[in-house]
Amino acid sequence: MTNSHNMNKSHNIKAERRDRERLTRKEAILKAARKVFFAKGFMNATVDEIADSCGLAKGTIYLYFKSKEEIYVSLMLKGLSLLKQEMEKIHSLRMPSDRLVEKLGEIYFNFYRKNKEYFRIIFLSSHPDVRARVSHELLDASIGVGKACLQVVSDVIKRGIETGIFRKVDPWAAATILWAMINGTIMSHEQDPICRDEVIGLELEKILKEGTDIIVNGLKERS
Amino acid sequence: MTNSHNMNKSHNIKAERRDRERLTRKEAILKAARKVFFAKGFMNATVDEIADSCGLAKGTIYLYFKSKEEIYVSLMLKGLSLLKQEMEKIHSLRMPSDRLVEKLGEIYFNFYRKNKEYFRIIFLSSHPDVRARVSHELLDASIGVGKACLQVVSDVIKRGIETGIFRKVDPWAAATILWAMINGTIMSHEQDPICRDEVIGLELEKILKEGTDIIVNGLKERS
Amino acid sequence: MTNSHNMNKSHNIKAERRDRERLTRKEAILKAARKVFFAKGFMNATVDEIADSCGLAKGTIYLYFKSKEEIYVSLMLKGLSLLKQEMEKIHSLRMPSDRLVEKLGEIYFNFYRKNKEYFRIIFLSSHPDVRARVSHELLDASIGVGKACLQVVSDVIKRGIETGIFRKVDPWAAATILWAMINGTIMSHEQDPICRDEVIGLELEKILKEGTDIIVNGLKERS
Amino acid sequence: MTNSHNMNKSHNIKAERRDRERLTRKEAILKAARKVFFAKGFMNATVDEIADSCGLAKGTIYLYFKSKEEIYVSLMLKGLSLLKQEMEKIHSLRMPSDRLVEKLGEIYFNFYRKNKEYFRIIFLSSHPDVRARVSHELLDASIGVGKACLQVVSDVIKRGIETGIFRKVDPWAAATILWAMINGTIMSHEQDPICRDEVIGLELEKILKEGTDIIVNGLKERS
DNA sequence: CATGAATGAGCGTTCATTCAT
DNA sequence: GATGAATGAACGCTCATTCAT
Repeated sequence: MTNSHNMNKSHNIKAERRDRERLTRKEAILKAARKVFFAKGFMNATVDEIADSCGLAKGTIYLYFKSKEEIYVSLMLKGLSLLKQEMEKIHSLRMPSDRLVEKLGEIYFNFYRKNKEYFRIIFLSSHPDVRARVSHELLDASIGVGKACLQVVSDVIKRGIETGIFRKVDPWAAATILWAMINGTIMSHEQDPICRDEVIGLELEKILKEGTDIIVNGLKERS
Repeated sequence: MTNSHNMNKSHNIKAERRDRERLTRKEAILKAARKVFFAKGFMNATVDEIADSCGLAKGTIYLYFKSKEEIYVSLMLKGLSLLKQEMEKIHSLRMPSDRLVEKLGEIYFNFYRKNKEYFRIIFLSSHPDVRARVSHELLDASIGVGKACLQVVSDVIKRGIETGIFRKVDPWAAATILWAMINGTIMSHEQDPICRDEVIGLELEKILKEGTDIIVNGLKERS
Repeated sequence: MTNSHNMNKSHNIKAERRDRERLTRKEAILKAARKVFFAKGFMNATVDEIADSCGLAKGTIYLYFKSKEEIYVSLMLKGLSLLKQEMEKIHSLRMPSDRLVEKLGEIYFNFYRKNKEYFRIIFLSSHPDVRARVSHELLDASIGVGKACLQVVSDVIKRGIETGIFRKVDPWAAATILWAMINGTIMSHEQDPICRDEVIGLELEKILKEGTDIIVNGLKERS
Repeated sequence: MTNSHNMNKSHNIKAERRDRERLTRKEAILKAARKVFFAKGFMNATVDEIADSCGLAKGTIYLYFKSKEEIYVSLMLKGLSLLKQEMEKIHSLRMPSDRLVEKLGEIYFNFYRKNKEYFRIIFLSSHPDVRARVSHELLDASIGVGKACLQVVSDVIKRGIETGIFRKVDPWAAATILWAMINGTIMSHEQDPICRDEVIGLELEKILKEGTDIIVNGLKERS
């Protein structure tokens, strides 16, 4: 065993460790950022607060993220990735497609309930002012994950068409519509949940169930 | 005829005129604000620019609006009121309810096409960061108009249920769902229209038509 | 006399007053800036300190000057303008040209003695890093005044050539050389006055006198 | 032969080698710094860039230099030493003193042409802001080299006085003046070379020649 | 009512320097 | 000796809002 071999080895170990620590640190920052952004909103949150919240100096934050916006979108990316993961579990289920679509709605709702913080972030991070200050890689990544989510929905619908459960609609269009309905419903609920519940007298879950039901029904062939 | 009578009279006239002028001025500011907000977005627009754009001093703006956010939400209110007006035209149409729902979708889409500026405003102004800095009256007013729009949809669906065209669903829930689908679709299109068109290969109008169709279909009784 | 006439009049008065106050305020800022810049140097001075030093808020400073650099160069411009003024007094003197050149040296030295603060500023403000952040107008103005100073020297030398006191040299080149000698001498003295006086055993005034004398002598025709 | 003897010996060898390596490393840093400082200027250059540019870690730089300013002044010292070396070649020339003075001007100009990078550094590093952050030893060293340069000029002039070519002036003062003229001319040319050439219509070399000529002429006895 | 100069807290960001490894 | 992650004070600058005129 030569010296250089030793050094390479130790270098690899070091590099590995460094990378691991870097990732851990990034995670820690994102965790703190999530808390701050949710408590204060994007506009009112400050990088100072995020730094304080994870016990780091402000300058350190900028070693890991280029800007406040980049933190925000990274957070969205993480949230969306989690959602994607949850959604992809659908592939392992053996059910008729109409049940699967309903299941997707349930997955989305459960995810929303457990990760409410992410939602406001997901909605605002598509704002041009935010996107303008984010690197292309990050932007592309976030678009990619968004597409992947829609793909899951689209696949389920496609399968439904193939098995004759659904009419011959464009699966992408139908997926977009279902996705839009769910997003729109949650968003409108986020805007004014008290008012919604008061006026409508229905909670979000029931409305989403109803909405999924209507769309599933609407996708079926009139007999 | 007493002096005070005269004064009262003149006071009334004056007060009326003052109110009228106040309203005109507010309109002028909103017109300028719309231009500036649309060109620059909410975050990058400055009150200075709005003031310049309508030939007033910055301080004067604050005589008519409490804050930048209040201007923004007022603008949304105006947009939403216009939409409400358009939607209420549905009442004068004599068609079966399923056609009416489709018509509502068309009205919405046409309004969107002619008033794209308002939409971005409508979407952002529902963000908590913005709403937090707006007076209750204005907030209530905007919620009121929102409700009125939804009411129109709800009425149409209700009538559809009564005439046996639609299943016995909760009309408010169904209205919310339709509304959410349309809003969500437009919003996702606004976020990344190029990507959407590329990936999905369908333009907004077709998707909205398809979406309305699916929901209308879904509202109907399985036979 | 019409109403509009009155308004025009009052507008003029207002505008005049505003302009006058604006100028006064600018002067006040420059006065404070001079003190701060001299005490701390350009690099270590902060706009905050300048603001404190003249009892204004930091933001106010930026209403009058675009940047720290612009303040600095404005200060230089003022200093150079004062010097120009002093130098132009030479025109009213009736003396032979060789005496006038010596007189110019004296004027420069006296100005330096009374306005030492300006000199460091004049020297550093020609640094590219500083100039890069200054508006073209200001830069042009400062170049213009610099040229005007040199013009005075050049005129005196030209006259000396015409009256046969000096050889037929290029007056601009000679002026540049005289100017460079004086500037270079003062600058080297500024760098390390103690060392200079110790090592050389001569004070600045004597050296400048000697320098002017040598150059005047050198401009004369060998006989 | 004792063990301690061995150790001393090896210690000496080690120490020598260490010193040699230390010097080499310092040189490498200065080489990289020169490139960075010239490309970006003192203010905009960062220690990070210097470190990257010579393949060292930022912290390592601080093992060799106390501060960014110390690097800068070390660089100036190196430049000035080169100039000194060039100037001292004058001693081996057999020419009348007036020719020698002209020769010194030529040497200076040629050095400037080949080492423009150093000049900006030399000029800025004489600024109090920079000098304030530099150790006494380094400052003294730089003053020493500066003095040595001036000594060469002074010697030449002294010899000219002794041989009757020049008048009985103070040789140090005359040297300072010549030096100042050359420095001042180059500096003013560096500041705004385009403007200079346009306005004056003469290039630097001609002006420097003329300047040296005037001063040489001025040092001579009127006959 | 209208003005616009002044405010000043707060912003995102930088980078020379330190220090644990 | 070498590293480079972490620091954190300080930076220049912005702009919604106020208030004396």
